Amino acid sequence: MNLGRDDVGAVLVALADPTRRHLLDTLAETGQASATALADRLPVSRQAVVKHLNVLLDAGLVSSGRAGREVLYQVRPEPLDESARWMADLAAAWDRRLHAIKRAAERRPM
Amino acid sequence: MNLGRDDVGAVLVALADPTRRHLLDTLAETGQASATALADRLPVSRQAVVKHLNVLLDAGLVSSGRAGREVLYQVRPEPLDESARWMADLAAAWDRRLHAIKRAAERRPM
DNA sequence: TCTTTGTGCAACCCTAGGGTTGCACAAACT
DNA sequence: AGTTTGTGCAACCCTAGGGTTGCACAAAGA
Repeated sequence: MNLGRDDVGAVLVALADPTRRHLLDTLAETGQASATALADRLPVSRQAVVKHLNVLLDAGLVSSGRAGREVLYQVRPEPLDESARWMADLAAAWDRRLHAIKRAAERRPM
Repeated sequence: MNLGRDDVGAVLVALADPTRRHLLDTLAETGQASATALADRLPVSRQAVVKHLNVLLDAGLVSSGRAGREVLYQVRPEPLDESARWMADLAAAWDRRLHAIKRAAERRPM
């Protein structure tokens, strides 16, 4: 069931792959699905799906739980808006920096 | 001077690499720097830095401009909070989906 | 002019990782 | 019992891409 493995880096790596994003989309719309079920809806093999799910698992973007003989996966939003915050903060920091530089340049115009 | 190449995918790929994030950090704090200058402050060769800068360029995360014989790079926040918004929206969508499913399950308890 | 110093281009090395197939095992179903 | 169906494990292929070195060329500086 592994709980939130934070770390923005892992999330970025996980989301960088298009197949993985596609996988997340279909998983989000089905709400709950096994690896084989997901493989049916994607243009890749089950094993490929499993590998991707593992990457997503330790980025905390999905959680897994057993139901009988099958393993069901589910999407987890938390690390996503944690990363969103991280990005927004970074963007803000860059903004401040750039404005500071611009002001300095205007004060001493070459 | 290439302007905003939006596309979230490119941004994610660009940010997925740790060296690239490090590069962006140092570039943000120096405000303005050439590839060689950046290479001095990183544990990699200039050519490696150049390659990374190109990736960042077509993600729109940096802009470049010539000053005499050297090319100066600069950080660009826009695509960053565009991506931040994208992530936040996605997280919100997932949230809605999960709650909808939960409600449905409570209405019809197995 | 000669010498530095920053770019650009190209070839190359090597691992990470996205993809596959095959098989063994366990849980359901008949 | 025997048969299906979903997982797990392992070996394997192959390209993308992160890293390097070497060299040619142009722009500053001496």
